[in-house]
Amino acid sequence: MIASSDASLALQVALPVPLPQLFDYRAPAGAAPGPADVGRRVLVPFGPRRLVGIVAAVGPTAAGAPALRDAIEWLDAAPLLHGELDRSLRWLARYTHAPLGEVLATALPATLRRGEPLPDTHAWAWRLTGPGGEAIGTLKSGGRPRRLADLLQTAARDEDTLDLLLDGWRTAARTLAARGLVERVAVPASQLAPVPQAGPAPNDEQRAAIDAVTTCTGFASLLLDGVTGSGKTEVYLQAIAHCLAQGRQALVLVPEIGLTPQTLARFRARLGVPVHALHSGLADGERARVWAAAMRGEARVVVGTRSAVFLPLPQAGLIVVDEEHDGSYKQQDGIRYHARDFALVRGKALDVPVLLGSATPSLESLQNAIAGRHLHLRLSQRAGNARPPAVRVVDVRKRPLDAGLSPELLTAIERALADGGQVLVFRNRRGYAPVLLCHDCGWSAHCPRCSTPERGHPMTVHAGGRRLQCHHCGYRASAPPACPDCASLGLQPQGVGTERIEELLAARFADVPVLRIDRGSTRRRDALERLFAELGARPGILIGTQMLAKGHDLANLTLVCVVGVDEGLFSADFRAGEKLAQLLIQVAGRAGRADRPGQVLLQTHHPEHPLLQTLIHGGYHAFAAGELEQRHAAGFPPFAPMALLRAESPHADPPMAFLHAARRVLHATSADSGSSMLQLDGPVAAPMPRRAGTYRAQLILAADQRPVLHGILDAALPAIHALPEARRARWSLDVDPVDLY
DNA sequence: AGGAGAATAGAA
DNA sequence: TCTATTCTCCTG
Repeated sequence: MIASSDASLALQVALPVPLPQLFDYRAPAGAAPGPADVGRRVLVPFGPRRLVGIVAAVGPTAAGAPALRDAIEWLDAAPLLHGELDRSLRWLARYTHAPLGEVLATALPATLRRGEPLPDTHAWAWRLTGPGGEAIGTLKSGGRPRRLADLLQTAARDEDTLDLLLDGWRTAARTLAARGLVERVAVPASQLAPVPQAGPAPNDEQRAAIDAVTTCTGFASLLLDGVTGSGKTEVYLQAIAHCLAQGRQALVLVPEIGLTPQTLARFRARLGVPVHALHSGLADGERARVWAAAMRGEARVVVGTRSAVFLPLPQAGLIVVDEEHDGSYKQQDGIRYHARDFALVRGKALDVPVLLGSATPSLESLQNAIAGRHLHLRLSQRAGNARPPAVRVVDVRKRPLDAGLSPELLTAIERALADGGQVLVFRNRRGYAPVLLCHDCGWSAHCPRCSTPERGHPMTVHAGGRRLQCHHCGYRASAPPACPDCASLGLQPQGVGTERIEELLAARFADVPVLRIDRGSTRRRDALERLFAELGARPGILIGTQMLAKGHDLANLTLVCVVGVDEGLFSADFRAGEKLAQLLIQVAGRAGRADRPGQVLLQTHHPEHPLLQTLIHGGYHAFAAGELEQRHAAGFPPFAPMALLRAESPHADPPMAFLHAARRVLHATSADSGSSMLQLDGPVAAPMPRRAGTYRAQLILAADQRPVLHGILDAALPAIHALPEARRARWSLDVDPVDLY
C-alpha cells in the first residue's frame, strides 16, 4: 500500500495550453493541499514560462510522471470556480474535446486569466465628516457645495444617486473634500434602480407564454416562437420580473448587434433592479467586475453577448436566449462552443428554465420542439395594432436595372416617400460593386492572398471605383487606372453593392436623407443609434446589409426592398437555405411595425425558386418543415451529429497530408469499435482554399448517434495528436460546426 | 501555445 | 564563416 500523507498530494492543474492533460505540482509553501483548493488559481512554472492555472483536482501523482515542481503562489484565497459552473465547464471540455485548461481560459475574463485579483464590486458613496457637519451653515446657501452638503446631511449618498440629484456635484465634492468637510467611502454595490414601470398588458398568447415560464419549478427548455413584432421581449421582461420576485438572478443572452443602449434602457426601466451589461465593447476591468458581481450575487440581471453564458450564477432563476437562431452565438475560433447550447446545459445543471426566443427558430431548435425536448410556445399575432407586411415578388428578368434596381422598385420607393414613410433597401453586399472587370479582355481584380493561387477571390470595388478591398482578409489596394493584362481603359465595376445603390438613390431622391448602414459606414456601436435618432420619423431611405436586418424598431418604416438575394439561392452549404430564409423573414419584419401597414418587395431573377415560393406562400414554418425533411433524408444536422476537422498552413500540402492521416486513424478506430456508423467526407480543400495566405482543408465526420461520434473522437484524438503530420499544420476540431468553410 | 536549442540557408 | 530564419522538441 502506498503511504498517502498529505505531503504526497499534488495539485493537478489545468493550464491554458493545447495539451489534453493536467499538470501536477507541489502546493506553494504553506498549508498542505486539500479538496478545498480545487477551483483556486495558482501561478506555476511551466518550462521557462510562468502560467496561471486552475486546480482541477488534488490527488496522488500518476505513476511515471516527471518530478514535481513547486507552484509559485496562490492567486485566490477561495476557489474562483466551483459548483455548477465548474461542472458545466468540465462537461464543455469533454463535449468539445478540448483541454480543460483552454476551456477555463475561454470562460474567465481576461484579467482573471492573467492572474489579477478578483475586482471589487463596491460602489462609492460620499458623506459629511465631523467638521463638515459643523461647517455646513457657513457654506453659501444656494451654491452647489451647500446643496451637496444638505443632501449628505441626512445620509451618505452613492454616486449614482448624486448623479440624479445634483448636476455638477463632483466639482463641489472635490472642493469640500479638499477642505476636509466630506469624504468618499466604499459601500456595497449600488442598489440604485429606477422605479419599475408597468408594461403593456400582455395579449392571450403572451400571457400563456409568461405563465408557461413562471410555472416551471426546475429545468425546462421553452422555445418562444413568435413572429417579428409579436412582443417576445415583453414575455422575457415579465418572466424576469417573476424570477426577480423569487429572489433569483436572470441571465439574458442577446446577439452581438442586439445589445444596444435601447435594449438596456428598456430592461432597466422595467425591472427595478440594476441591469448589468456584458459585451465585447467593455474594458477588461469592467468585464471582470460584472463577472465578480454575478459571482457574489450582486448582479441580479445580466444582459450579455455570447461570452456571458460563462457567468457564475449562484442564485440563478432563469436564462433567456434572444434570437436563438443567430449565428453570433457560435464561437468560430479557439473553443468553438455554441452559447445557446451551453445555456441549455447550464439551465439543466442549475435546474432553472431556459427560454429560447426567435421569429425564425433554428432548425435544431424546431426539431427539438417537435421531438418534445422543448415546450413550443407560439406568438402568432403582432402586438398592438400592427399587421404583418404584404410581400410581393418583383420579377426582374429582362427588365432594365439602374444600380440593380428595377423601375417598379423605384416607383414604389417614390410613392412610399410621398406618403411620408421610410424605406429600407436591403442588399447583402457592401462596397460599390462586387467585381472590377475589364470590358475588353475579361480580366478581373482578384485578391493576391485568398483562394487558389491561379484564381484569386474577387476584390470588391469601394469608394466609387477608386479602391479595391478583399472582404475575406481585409487586403486593400487602389484600383488600377488601366487593365494590367491588356492596358485597356475599359475597366468597369460589375454588379451592385450598397455604395452604388446609395449613389443612385441619393441623386434620385435628393430631397430626403439617404443613409447607408453597413460595416464600412457604421463601425461603432452607438453610431447606428445616432443615425436612427437623427433620422427620426422623417421620410428617408436606409440602405444596408444584414446589420439592418435585426432588432431595430423603426415605427415609420413602410417599405422594405430586398435586392439581389439570388446568389444565396444557389449556395453549396447545406445551411445556406436556412440562413437566407431567416434573413428574409427578419428583414421583412422591419416593415410596418406600428400602425402603418408595411410592404415588402422582393426583387429576383428567380421568382419561381422553391425557397422563395414556400416562404411567401407558407411562411417560415412551411419552409422549415420542408427543409427538415430534406436534412433528414440527407443525414444532415439536426438529424445526424456532425464534427469538422480543420487544418491550415502557410504551405499547400500539410493540411491535406494531416487530414488524410487523421482520416486513416478515424477509420481504424471506427472499425475497431465495431461500429461502421461513422461517415467520413473528405478531406477536401475548404470552399475558400486559401485565405489571407494560408491554405485550408477540412474533413467532415458524421454519425447517426451522438455517443458514437464522441466515442470515436475520444478514442482517436490521442493518436491524431501524436501524428507527425499534426505538427506541420495547425488543426482544430469543431463539434457541431455551423459554417463549413 | 510559446520558448529554446538545433538545423539549415543566404551574405561577406 | 557568421548571422537569420525555420524546424523540432518539450512543457509536471
